[in-house]
Amino acid sequence: MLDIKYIRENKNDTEKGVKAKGFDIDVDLILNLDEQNRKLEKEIEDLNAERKKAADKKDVEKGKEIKVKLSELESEKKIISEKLDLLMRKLPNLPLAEVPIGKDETENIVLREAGNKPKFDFPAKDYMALAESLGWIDAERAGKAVGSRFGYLLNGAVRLEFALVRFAFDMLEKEGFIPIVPPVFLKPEAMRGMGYLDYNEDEVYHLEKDDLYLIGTSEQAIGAMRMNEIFSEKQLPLRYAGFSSCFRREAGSYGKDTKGILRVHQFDKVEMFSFARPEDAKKEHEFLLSMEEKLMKALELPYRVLQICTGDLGVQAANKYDIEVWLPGQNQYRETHSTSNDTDFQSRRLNIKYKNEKTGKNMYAHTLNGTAFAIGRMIIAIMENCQQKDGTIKIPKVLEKYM
RNA sequence: GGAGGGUUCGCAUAGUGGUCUAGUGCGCUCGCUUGGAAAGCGAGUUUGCCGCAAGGCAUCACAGGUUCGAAUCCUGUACCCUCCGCCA
Repeated sequence: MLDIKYIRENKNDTEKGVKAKGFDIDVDLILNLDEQNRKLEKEIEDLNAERKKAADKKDVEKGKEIKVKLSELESEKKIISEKLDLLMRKLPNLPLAEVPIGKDETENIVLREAGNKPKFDFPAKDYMALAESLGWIDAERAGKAVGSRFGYLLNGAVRLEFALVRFAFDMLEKEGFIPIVPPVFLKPEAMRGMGYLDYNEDEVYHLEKDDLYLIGTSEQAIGAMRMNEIFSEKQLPLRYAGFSSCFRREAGSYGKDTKGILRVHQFDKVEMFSFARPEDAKKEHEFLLSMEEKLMKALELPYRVLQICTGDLGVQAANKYDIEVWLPGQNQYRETHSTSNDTDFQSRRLNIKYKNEKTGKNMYAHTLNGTAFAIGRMIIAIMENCQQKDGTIKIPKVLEKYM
């Protein structure tokens, strides 16, 4: 949610930002509805004051008269404010000024490459070929039991998963992240508050009988955990490291990455999430990115960092960086990490504030998130980068003690 | 799944139609007092919106309804607790 006051005072910047993100929303209509809404609000407020006075004086006749007028105005206001609310909920977060303008993912910018791409004295295999001979992944039987875009992890892949999780938690706890395993279900208002329901709703699994949603990332459950709360300033930044299964319908990706476990409906992920003061949000975003790079460097995996352009930011993010790992078996980079600065977009919807000590006022906290490890893709990355001539995998040193 | 009880300003509570602009205790903040502290005394202490301000409006879980007037009465929903059933 954006601040309606900001929109009123910065109409041009709002329209520019919305357009840069590739959204088409009528800002004039929003301002028009807002004006009508405020006018009605004032009239209702004044009438309420009169009504109170009449009630104190036991003026039944006048009270009745006001009541009729009030109910008319109130039903009028209800229609207007519902329309306004609907439009406000469709507005995406605005990009930060420093984010490069671009229409889609083809215009993202490579900030740097890091690590050394492995050189093999044998033809590199892709992870599916390796997994088949090792017995690590069974996507075929998954098709039988659940359908496409699922996979069974077996044997070494399972040991690798738990090693990655434990390594990530050990490192993040040292940095002050609170470890957390959240519920994977969320109520509609929580999912809506995190900004995942008013846009591409089809991406989210919904359990109709219980009216609950399955999370696509623990970010959603961690943010919603603190809805309607007020932090004290010294609690911030408040950092969580969450582990959960993640569920995605992959509604818009028919035919894309259909083989293997690169793009599946269910995967496990360790996720970082921060609540921060507005003035610290950019710094916090860089910190989350540095954590991601630290994790990748520890595993000695080759990767590159992308600055995401405005058109690829998505709904919530004001700025975003992705990390793509090099996959020698496929001779290409693939996304493994993403970190977003969502500013006050989610906290406005979820009513998450902190008490500013200087002013004594309650201000919206800023929220940020970033991937620590998306396990499935990390398994793929390790398999392809650490493969040996005999088809076995040489586990990264830092993981040895966990396996 | 069944039966019952509950949700009030940080916490604990009072409040069964107008005197509630919600009382009291605890906690917290400030002041007086003191060499300093405690105690005592006094003042303050929900949140949000509108307004330069004075002030106004809303807010007693949430949403409706009854009434000139609702924390209070009615309906629905959510959540919590107790008991029964089921259960890793």
